[in-house]
Amino acid sequence: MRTQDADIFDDMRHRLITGEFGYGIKLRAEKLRSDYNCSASTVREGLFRLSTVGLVEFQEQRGFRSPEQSVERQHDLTHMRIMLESEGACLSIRLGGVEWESRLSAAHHKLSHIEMRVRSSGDVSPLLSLWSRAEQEFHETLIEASGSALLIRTHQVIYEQFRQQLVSAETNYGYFPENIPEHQAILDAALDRNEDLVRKRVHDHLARNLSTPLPVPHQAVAFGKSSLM
Amino acid sequence: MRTQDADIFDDMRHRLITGEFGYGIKLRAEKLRSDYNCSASTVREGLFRLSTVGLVEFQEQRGFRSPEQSVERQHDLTHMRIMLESEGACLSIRLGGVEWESRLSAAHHKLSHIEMRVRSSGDVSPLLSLWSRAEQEFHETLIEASGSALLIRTHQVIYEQFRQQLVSAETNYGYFPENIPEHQAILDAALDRNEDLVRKRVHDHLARNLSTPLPVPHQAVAFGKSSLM
DNA sequence: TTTTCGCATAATTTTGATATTTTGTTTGAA
DNA sequence: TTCAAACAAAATATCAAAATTATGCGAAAA
Repeated sequence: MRTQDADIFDDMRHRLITGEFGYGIKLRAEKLRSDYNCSASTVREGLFRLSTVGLVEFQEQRGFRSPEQSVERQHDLTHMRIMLESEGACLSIRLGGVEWESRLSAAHHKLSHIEMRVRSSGDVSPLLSLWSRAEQEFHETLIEASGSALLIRTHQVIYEQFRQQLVSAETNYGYFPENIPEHQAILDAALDRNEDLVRKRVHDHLARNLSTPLPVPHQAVAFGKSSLM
Repeated sequence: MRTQDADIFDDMRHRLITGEFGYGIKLRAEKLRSDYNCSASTVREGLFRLSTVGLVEFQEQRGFRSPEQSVERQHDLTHMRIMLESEGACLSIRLGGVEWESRLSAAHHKLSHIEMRVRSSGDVSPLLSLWSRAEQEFHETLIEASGSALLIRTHQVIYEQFRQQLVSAETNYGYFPENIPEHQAILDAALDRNEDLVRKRVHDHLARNLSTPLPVPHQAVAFGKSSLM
């Protein structure tokens, strides 16, 4: 049987990635206790494990909080993704066989299908969790054959923090219509085993997140100073 | 005042990096309890935090253990270092000002001084902790001005795991005489602001760890099967 | 008015005990 | 002898409460 702590970890991760808690919010073990019907120490352990992957921040004697939303952080996460995915994709091209190619094709096909549906409806939200999973799977498959467990693990951690940063209606949950041709372009370059081109296309695909500044949170622009200051 | 847990974290990290526990060894909270004169849960928390940075491995309901020593892991860690340090150094060259150059010079000077002393005595061990710290500081300063907190943090985590892997007399604790000209070459290229050359020299410096296989542990080759099997 | 100090309150850290799960050993049947 | 089930021992996971530490508020001093 699974440990309770693992379930708490998974559920809270989901809540964090979907932005349920908001940004820079204190996460009190005592408060969350009732959600899971367990003791505060068990929640605390789960929070520790989440801080492992950067989804919550831990400060000594000041407890846990969800990370702040900031342009700097978003850019930093984007740079890391560009580096990890470029490098990983090139290694996959060198080391991956035909099975990798077919897994990548499959992942792209699934993603592409969902993105077509989104395009015709013009709204991501109803398909958000499906699209999210498919996007993550495509990008993870891209670096899957790199042969580096550390690179894969590091990417996973960075990807989830990235996702956590831009989950909000203002950013359209990270979805852009331009994704469709861009994902296709990455796939083509990878199947062509053209390393330089893959690097460039991965960069171009992610670079959008370097130019678009985040929207200012609502409460801060409403009427002068925020009451939270 | 600091929390007890933070002290335990620091002390155990030191013991892990210096290889005091050995490789693939179970770390029982109950056993370590007496070392720190606290409760088992406090040790457990410290172990959780160490698993955060990859210095101990955690398996559900099977507790904690120090990582195994393996060629694959060593190579993987080396690849990560090459990627992170190359990228970080290039960004530092682009973004770092004259203060960065001087900090890098200073770090190299300190390191160089220690390495000279090691060369004349022919033995690292008496200066090991000094050399260790200086080497780490030089490599960290190299990427310090990259402007990416995540890159710096990730590098620190990888560097410590790397160090943990090769702490043993057989590998001479990661010390090689060739380090002296190599560190100098990296410094020169960085001060010349020659990105391609820095990339190449960082790579050459670390690539040694890709060709040298680890020594087979003693007990396993002594007389047939190990009694631990 | 502004700053500093002390106090009450709230939150975090630590503990030791209990419940649950894994691991090792023995026993009994094939 | 070999295998598997049952038992015993050890380790991990969870809990609730005590001890420690931070935080916010009001009063006194500057």
